Amino acid sequence: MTSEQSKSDISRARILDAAAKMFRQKGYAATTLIEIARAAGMQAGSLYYHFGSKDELLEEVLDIGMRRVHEAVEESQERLPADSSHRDRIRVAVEAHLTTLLKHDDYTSANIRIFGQVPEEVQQHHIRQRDAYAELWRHIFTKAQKSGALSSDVNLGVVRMLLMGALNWSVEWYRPGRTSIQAIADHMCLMLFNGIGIEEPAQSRENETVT
Amino acid sequence: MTSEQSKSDISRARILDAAAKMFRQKGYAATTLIEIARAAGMQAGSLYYHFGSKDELLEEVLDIGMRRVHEAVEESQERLPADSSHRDRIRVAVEAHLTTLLKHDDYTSANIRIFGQVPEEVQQHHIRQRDAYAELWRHIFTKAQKSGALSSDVNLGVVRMLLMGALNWSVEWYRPGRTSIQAIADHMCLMLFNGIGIEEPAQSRENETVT
DNA sequence: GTCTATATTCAGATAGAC
DNA sequence: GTCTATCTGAATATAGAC
Repeated sequence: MTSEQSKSDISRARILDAAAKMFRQKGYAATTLIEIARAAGMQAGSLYYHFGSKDELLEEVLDIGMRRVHEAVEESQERLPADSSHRDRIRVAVEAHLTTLLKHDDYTSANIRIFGQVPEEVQQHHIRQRDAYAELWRHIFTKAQKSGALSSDVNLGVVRMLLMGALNWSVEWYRPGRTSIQAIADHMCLMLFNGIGIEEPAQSRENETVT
Repeated sequence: MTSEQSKSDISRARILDAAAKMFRQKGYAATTLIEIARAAGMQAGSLYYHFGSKDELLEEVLDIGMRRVHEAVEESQERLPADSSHRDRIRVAVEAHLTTLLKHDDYTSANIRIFGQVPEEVQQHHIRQRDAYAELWRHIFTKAQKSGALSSDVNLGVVRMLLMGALNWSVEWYRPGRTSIQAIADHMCLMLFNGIGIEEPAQSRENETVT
């Protein structure tokens, strides 16, 4: 077991990269092994030296994607000074999740995008892994609420799902260049902590626009 | 042209209902015409009396889904008293979008779920329709910001996409019975307008939980 | 309008040469 | 390890009977 990459390892990685990219783009069922093989620079039959089936390839892509975002968020917490505020803990978690999703990670974005439409049997195999990731977030939020940094009146489960949705949906619209990932994270945290509403004076003046 | 439903109309509707339901569940490519036909109570070949191709069936499902949510949000605005506050305008729009998505509408949720993975050519045919819906929301938010109901410091485009993401993602996790649709909408509006953060006193007391 | 039967195409998977 | 060749099953789509 050296740290060298065998020829097999390299091909395997190329196949996985190609698969993640295409699964993310077109979904699982619509992606053919022929396309994946071509993108990886080989013939379709050759894939079977590395993977037993299309499903097996899918499962590994899903696994890598979830592992990466889990690790990224976990590390964001560990890197933080022990006396950091709960807001900061949530902030860096949001940044880590979003950055993994949008920056050079076809695996995580493939997972997010296609999981709900993957064969049920495959989903079953990954439920525990997804639960573990949800638990990581639940932990961060619960601590924050218990210590008084988040309102005690809210259903934290709903808040968490709405937050994850806002972040995850970015794979559907984000394109590099326009808005920065940091700006998206900032807006998300602003909404989460402070909201963007302004006290409206008495009764609103219906449709009039005020300059 | 009577208001009667011909036998053809009824079959057509049954096929569309079945297709919307299955596209939503399994995605487009993974759903076969054989399954759709069976769910609609007929043989696969019979579908071609009503639709020219699988793509054509898909396009109609997508179209109906987007039309329904668009109309629902539009009507939510029209039903409102003319002097309603901007917060109320946004609130009912959120409720209308979410209710359409989660309550008995496989068409809208199918659209939301699968659009990004549908053949590119099909996507092209629906871009204008989607833009029109985005424009409806843009209008609501811009009015609110101009009249001072929303902070002028935020990028409204980012806020809108985060909001839509939070709402749309609910199709991935919402199950009837647990949390009510109204509660989800309420949490969303609370986050949007006020946030759920509490001022933390001075420096946070690291990991200690406060009861 | 819907059926049965089938033409056609193509994907996933396997076998054996190199 | 990857190739070529091919088996097998399945899905879209068509044709013609009823």
